[in-house]
Amino acid sequence: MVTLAEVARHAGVSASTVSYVISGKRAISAGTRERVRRSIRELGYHPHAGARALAGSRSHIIALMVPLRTELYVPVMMEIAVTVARAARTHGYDVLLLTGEEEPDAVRRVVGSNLAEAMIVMDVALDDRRLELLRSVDRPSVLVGIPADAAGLTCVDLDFYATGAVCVEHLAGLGHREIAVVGEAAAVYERRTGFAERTLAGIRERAGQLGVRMLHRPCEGGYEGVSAVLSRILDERPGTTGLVVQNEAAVEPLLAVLRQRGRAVPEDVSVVAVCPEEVATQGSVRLTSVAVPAQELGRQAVEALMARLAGRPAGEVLLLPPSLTVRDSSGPAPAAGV
Amino acid sequence: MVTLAEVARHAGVSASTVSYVISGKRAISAGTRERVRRSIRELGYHPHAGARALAGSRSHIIALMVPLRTELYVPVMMEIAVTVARAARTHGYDVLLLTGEEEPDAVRRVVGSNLAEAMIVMDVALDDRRLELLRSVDRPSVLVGIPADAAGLTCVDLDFYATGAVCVEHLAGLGHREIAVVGEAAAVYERRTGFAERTLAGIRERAGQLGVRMLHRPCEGGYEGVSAVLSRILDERPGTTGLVVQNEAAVEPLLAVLRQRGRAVPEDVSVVAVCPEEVATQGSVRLTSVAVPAQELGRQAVEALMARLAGRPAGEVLLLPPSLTVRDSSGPAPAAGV
DNA sequence: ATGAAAGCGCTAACAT
DNA sequence: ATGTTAGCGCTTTCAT
Repeated sequence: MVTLAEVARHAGVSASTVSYVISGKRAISAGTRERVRRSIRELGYHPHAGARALAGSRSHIIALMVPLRTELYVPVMMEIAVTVARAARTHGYDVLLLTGEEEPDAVRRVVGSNLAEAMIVMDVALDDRRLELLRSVDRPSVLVGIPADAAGLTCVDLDFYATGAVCVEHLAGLGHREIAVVGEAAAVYERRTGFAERTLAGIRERAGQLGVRMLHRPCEGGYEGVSAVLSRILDERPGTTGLVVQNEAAVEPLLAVLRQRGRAVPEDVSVVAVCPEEVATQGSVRLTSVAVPAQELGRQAVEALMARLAGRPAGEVLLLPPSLTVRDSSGPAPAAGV
Repeated sequence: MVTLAEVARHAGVSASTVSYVISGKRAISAGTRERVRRSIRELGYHPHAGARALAGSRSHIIALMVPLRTELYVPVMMEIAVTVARAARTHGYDVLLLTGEEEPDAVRRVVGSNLAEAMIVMDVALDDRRLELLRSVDRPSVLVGIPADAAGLTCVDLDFYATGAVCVEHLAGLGHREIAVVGEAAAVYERRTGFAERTLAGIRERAGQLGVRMLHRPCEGGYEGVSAVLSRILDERPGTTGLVVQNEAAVEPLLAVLRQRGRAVPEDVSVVAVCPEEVATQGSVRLTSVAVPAQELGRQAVEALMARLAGRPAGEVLLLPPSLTVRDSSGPAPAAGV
């Protein structure tokens, strides 16, 4: 293995000089710097990560905690994870993948062992059991998602409250007066996932303000679930002309079931989805939707974490504004009574 | 930070004793061991990862290279990745997440810096440009996927050749004499992805042996693509009664398009899919399918890697046997001429 | 602008 | 069965 000392010898300088050339922490004459850089290149030198972490007490690693229960919004999570890794690299950091289940122990372990300098936590519940620990461990962290009590925590998320509101505004603007929300699976609400509740709150509130009637029903993905939920909705509120869907796994079944029942989209019923762009654009109908900006979330999470590592205090909450794209699934409300 | 030395003092033993209690590399009297363990617990000691790596030249970290182009079979990749992380932990290893794009440099970096002891590479192409590097770097690696030339490499994968054969056998057994393969997107074949080609080869060969006519058409995901491909297939071979689908993103659209054309499944046409269980069971039709065993692949990849780290030589290729589950999408071929 | 040298916390010979 | 000790390769004072 090529060591710093070997590089130093090869370049005819001291070890500390090589170290400083690499870190840039003190002025080095142009000549020396070049000589050292050449030696590094020629010898194919890579600083020993462990030694670096030991001497400098910085591992250049951040931990990424991915959710316990996958299956749901997997593609979004994957995209965030990959983006985080990419973005971290641009700051000289590598990413350690922690899976949900080990949970509190995993945090203690990577922190206690100085393996990770900081961490990004995905899939945060409103009353997440990890919060206390995160607040206590004296290592910067950034949550993707917003818990009920975000005091002392740095968070990044799509503004789901505004997202809900925007969906209602769009439908109301098209003349819809009765809408229904085909929600996430019941389990998602049970574990008090912030984004689901916030979206719903945004919808409910704006609906109230705009005089739009609204009904919410949780919904499992898959055809049977969607079919059942849609039946209930149309039974209770036959006048429903606008649908908001958040559950990715319900989007395609929903369209199929509507088709099957002879309900034309968007002539009879308009659909607005909250989902990744691919789902909105690659389905059987190009959906009017608010995109979940996975990449932007990943990037912002890393930026926020780097700021924390650089000394910026915790507590910031960054909400990305939603952006609704009109496509083919929404249109004017059908004339009443028709 | 709590150090080994502090634990040693607290337990009234020497540093090396503590180290050996932890590593189990030499016999320690039960009494001493217990005392040390208690001290470790009471002080909340965690060995410093960097120091451990430096002194022991083992980082207890493996690298996981995830694919460059995601989007495709994302859920499978995610499941493998998470399983790898989980399985690695049971061996005392953490997982470093490397994204495709940095590629050869990333390998050199984590190897050169002794950050990772070994690596798992996903999404391997038949003529992958990473292979040469992997063979040269003198660090164990395991590929998930099988390149054209696997000499000197350890690989794990579903036996896609057998998978293709099994699909044909199933259809042939039901009396189907003319089948078509709705394949992966053209890009997948262009980059010479092993699993796609192998599946096709398996289908083609067994079809030949069993006297089944077969036609293959690459297919993009989404409705338009599927619709176009299906038209071409039925134009060219109106007698087609069996369909094999490998592209996850084509499965649901395919069923919708068939429905739309009035082709009943499985009465008029049987469908066999190669996809994750969730896709097979949660769609509009419960599909007869060969599951891609993501978790098993992740686990086996880790086991193979641990074996390599323990000294087992490279070169093994582990093919998981396919298992076809009959569900509602396949049935007897319709009587000819009807 | 550069060098010398003292650790960082641990492992693994080498003792006994 | 346990203790002593010499590094592992780097960062960072402290010197000059």
